[in-house]
Amino acid sequence: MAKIAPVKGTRDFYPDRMAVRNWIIEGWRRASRRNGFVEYDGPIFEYLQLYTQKSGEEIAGQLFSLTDRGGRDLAIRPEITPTLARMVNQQINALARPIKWFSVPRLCRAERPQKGRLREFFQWNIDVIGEESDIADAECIYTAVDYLRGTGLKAGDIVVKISSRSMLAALLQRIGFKECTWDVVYSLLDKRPKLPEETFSALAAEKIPDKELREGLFRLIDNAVSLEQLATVFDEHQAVVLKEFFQRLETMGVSAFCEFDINIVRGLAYYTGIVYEIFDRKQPLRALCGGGRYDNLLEGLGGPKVPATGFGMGDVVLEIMLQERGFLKAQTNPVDVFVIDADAGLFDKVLEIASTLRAAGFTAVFSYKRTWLGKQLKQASEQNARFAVIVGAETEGRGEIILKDLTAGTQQTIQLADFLAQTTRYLQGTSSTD
RNA sequence: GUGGGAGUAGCUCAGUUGGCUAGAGCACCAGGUUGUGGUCCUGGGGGUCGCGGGUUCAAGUCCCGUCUCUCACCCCA
Repeated sequence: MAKIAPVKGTRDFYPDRMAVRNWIIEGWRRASRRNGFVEYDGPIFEYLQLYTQKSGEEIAGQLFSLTDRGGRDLAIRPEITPTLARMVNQQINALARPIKWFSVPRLCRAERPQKGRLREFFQWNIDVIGEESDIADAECIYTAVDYLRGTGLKAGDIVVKISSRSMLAALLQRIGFKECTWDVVYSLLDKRPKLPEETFSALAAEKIPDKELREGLFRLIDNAVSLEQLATVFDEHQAVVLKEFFQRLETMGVSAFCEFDINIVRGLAYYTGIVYEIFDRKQPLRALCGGGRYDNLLEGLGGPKVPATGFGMGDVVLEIMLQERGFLKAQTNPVDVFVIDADAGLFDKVLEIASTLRAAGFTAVFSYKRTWLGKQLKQASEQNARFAVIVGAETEGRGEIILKDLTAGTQQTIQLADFLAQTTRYLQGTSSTD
């Protein structure tokens, strides 16, 4: 029989890697909840049209799509925002605002895998729907930093690069760009940090044939190193608005993580206001997180015009980043007590004790093989058990057991009845897993 | 879709100008050990050398093809 390989771009989560995945996702959930977001989820596949309607037909080539037995064109979700928009649109008049929702969907994209990008991954999404103030944008950025800071990453490790499409649009209009050319400029600027100076100039000349316009754009970029300069040199109101946004981030205590960068525009057409991406300051990895305001998306999917903002953060780049810095703290489910029979005929006692401990919420295990004491203790060590309970002929007659602390190496002989009546006291410091 | 790199044990890899029955470390299993674990010692299982063809007395090694993985480009929700 031929062995079947795992599908390209997928991962097998053996217990140690599953522990990492759970640790990351639990961290996302905790950060979401303490910032006031509630969890939702949707189906893992949708009508193909939900994606093509938003992003155009060419997106279909990057989706895993299928036709079901009823002839319906479906696709495995490559992102959850369309699902979110669909769900919100469906109940828009019944949902109290602001809608602060989060999700950790499993997503699939039929792209070629490379470092930091796979065909199946998890992505933390948080969104605020129904609030047009940039307080909502600030809160999303704060929540992202809140999580990342909690993993141990410092302001010297990561940076949230922030810009504003509404500001950029105002500036482009001011220097003479017609609205229909903005998308071209957006995608051009998006490429600028990734290309060498000369290549970028050549590309710019191709995309913007008008020399005067092009030089105007370069002057703008050169002056865009700081918001102060934009506010003074161009006297742009939107720059002042963005400055106030940064002021808000400072009040929230995350400004050390945040920088203005006019090159951040995001690839997608639907962003309308604040846009941002989070990067590793030291490694040229792809973005760890990207988001922004999308005030027209719900309307574009057949709903009413409702303002919205949010971000997505993938698990793949995040894990690489945390791994490199030694910040991954995941561990498999720890064993509280390993119950051992030191003499023949006492296994029933082991089963009784383990069952009682389990009923009390502790993780209790025992050896499947009736073997000598040393062997069982070795097994207890291998499983990183914190305590061993030893039932032996010597003490069993007096109703006693030996409780051994495997970390300290100490042990005490105690009454079994006492132990079972006061497990929490005897096993203090051990996490109950209920 | 385009280009580079790599495929030898579960993992990381060694394998000389082609030359005996293909190796190491880690991991796994067992023993050392009939009342005390982590260290240590001994032994064991596990390989179609990615696959197919060719050259040769002889191929893990050389040649051709092919598949897979990986890194980068394109794209990036």
